[in-house]
Amino acid sequence: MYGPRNWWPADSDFEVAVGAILTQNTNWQNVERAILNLKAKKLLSPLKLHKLNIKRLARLIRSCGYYNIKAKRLKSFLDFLVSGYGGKIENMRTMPLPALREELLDVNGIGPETADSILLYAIKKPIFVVDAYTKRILTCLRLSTLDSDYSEVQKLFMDNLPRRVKLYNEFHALIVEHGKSFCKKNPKCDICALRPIKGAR
DNA sequence: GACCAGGCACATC
DNA sequence: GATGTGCATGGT
Repeated sequence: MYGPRNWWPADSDFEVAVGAILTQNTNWQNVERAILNLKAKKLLSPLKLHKLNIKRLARLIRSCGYYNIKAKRLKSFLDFLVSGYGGKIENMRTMPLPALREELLDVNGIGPETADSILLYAIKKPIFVVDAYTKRILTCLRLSTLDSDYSEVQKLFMDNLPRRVKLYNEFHALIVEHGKSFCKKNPKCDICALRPIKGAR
């Protein structure tokens, strides 16, 4: 119905990681403006962003909301990337998935969804990304409940689908597309009508 | 003017 | 361990 999504919309793996942090609880359009700002100033590189003053970074990403907190989170990630991996996403690929995931989760501002988005879409590791749309759709389909947590939902996918990067990439992208265009405000669905997305855990 | 968007950390009980 | 709250913009 939707066709291949060709995710993640970005020019580089580093841009994927930046986008993953900036899009936390935020409309993608607003994130795009922020990323365009960084590109226009030729600052969208690990070393340049790492050196950038945090106040200036916050101003540049203003459009995506929560800009003070996101500037700080971006900085935490950049510290991690530069000090641990020489500022290169590529250097993370040799790490085993579980250990790398733990490292990412230890970075302030990176939770399960952001970590998994970076792992799948930037580092190309076979991990399933769970987001608010995923939880809502599974709840609609009565495949999970509103109170199921992140790892439970993730396990449901990973125990039932072959662990392939390409498949997980497309699957999650399609869930987001479906969530945006159909599931949202579907008046026939009592789950959607209840708008559980905010409170979903 | 209200509601919403591809979360997360932290405070409090 | 569970629940509540702050963070903030731009579109509908």
